[in-house]
Amino acid sequence: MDKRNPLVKNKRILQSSYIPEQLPHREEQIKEIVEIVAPSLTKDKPSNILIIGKTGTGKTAVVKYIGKELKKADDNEENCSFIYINCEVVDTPYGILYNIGNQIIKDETKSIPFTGWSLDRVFSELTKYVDKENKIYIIVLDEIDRSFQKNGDDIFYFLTTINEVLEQSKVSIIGISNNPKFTDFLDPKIKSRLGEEKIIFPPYNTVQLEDILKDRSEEAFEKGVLSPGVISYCAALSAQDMGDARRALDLLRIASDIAERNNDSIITEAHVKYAKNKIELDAVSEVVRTLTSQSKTVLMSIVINTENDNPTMNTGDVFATYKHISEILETSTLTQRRVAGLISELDMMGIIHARVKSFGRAGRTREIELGSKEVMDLIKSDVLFKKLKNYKNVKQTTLI
DNA sequence: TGTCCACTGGAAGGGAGGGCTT
DNA sequence: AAGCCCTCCCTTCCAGTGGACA
Repeated sequence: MDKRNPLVKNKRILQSSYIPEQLPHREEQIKEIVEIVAPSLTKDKPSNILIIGKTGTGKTAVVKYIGKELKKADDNEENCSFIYINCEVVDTPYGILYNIGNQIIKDETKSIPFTGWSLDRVFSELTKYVDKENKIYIIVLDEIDRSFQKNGDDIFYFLTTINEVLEQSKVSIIGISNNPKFTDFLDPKIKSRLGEEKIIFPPYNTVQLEDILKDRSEEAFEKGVLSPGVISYCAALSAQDMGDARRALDLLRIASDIAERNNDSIITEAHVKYAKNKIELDAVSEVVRTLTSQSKTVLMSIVINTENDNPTMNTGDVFATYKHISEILETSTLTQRRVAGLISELDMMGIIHARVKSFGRAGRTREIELGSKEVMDLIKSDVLFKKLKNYKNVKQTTLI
């Protein structure tokens, strides 16, 4: 675990979870948010804030940074508490309330169980505890659009109306979203409450990314280990990629790992190039690896069709193959409706390409293509499909 | 211009599995 | 032990649809 990389002083600094002392090119946004949030130090309720910006534009870092500063300015959290929830990690209404509750409730014997209670009960228990001390609670809901997608707006309704029931304390919400349009689908009442203040985080440009990388790399690396063009190269790659600073830092970190493993004393552009490929491949294999076995079987059906000279298949083709191989594998067979749903999930994950297309009289269906060759190799090597080694032959004799 | 295909996509609901409450 | 509740995964049902074809 603690094997030291001779190139790196402090690797933690390159991790996206690290909150630096300075957040370059976000001074304006910090100032805006601080102005809104500052009244909480005198127990006045700040407006709710909605923060919008693409991945890696510093939204989470800025908010966490402000939370840290707020804590410093407020002795023992006497006037306000800062609560952070990531709605992608905790994605059910119960889970969100459970997490908020247990960050507020200090007495462990009174904490909310992670399952078992009705939502109503969690609501009322939470309200009771929030109102116990006269305080401002700032609740940050990161990736708020994820929760809305899955659960609708019940939970936002609760959180934005809770102040009407509270007698002492007040709750302020900071919502963070990648998707600027997500509020369009909210109930108008909730929409206006949630978005009392709106702050936009624009993507970083190449120059700004370079500044960020320079700052961090000075702290993270030993002197002289970065070859001159490396930082601008990482910045340029990530600027193409929607100005994602997280991506840029990942590139640098992985590049340094690769250099270390090769016992190279200098990190070069070649390492970065290699890192880029590695990141992309890792992302895909992680997704494929963690699919449920049914999703894997659907994906396998798409692979088989591709290999059998049917590179653009439709839902019906996939389902036929799916049915057949799940018989061979002796697993349960899902309905076509469900398989169609799994296909559209795979599409959303970016593993396959599926677009709805109409063939006139021949009906309307999805035209499905495999995303990449890597996916094919990954899924074929899955232990689940050992039995299908000679599927091609099987198919010729028994299918249709 | 209307028909009709092969689905899509939404909704409702079931049931298993986790766990609390009485 | 029986009765709840929430979540996840799934089925069933059905209205809706883009566009080739008659």
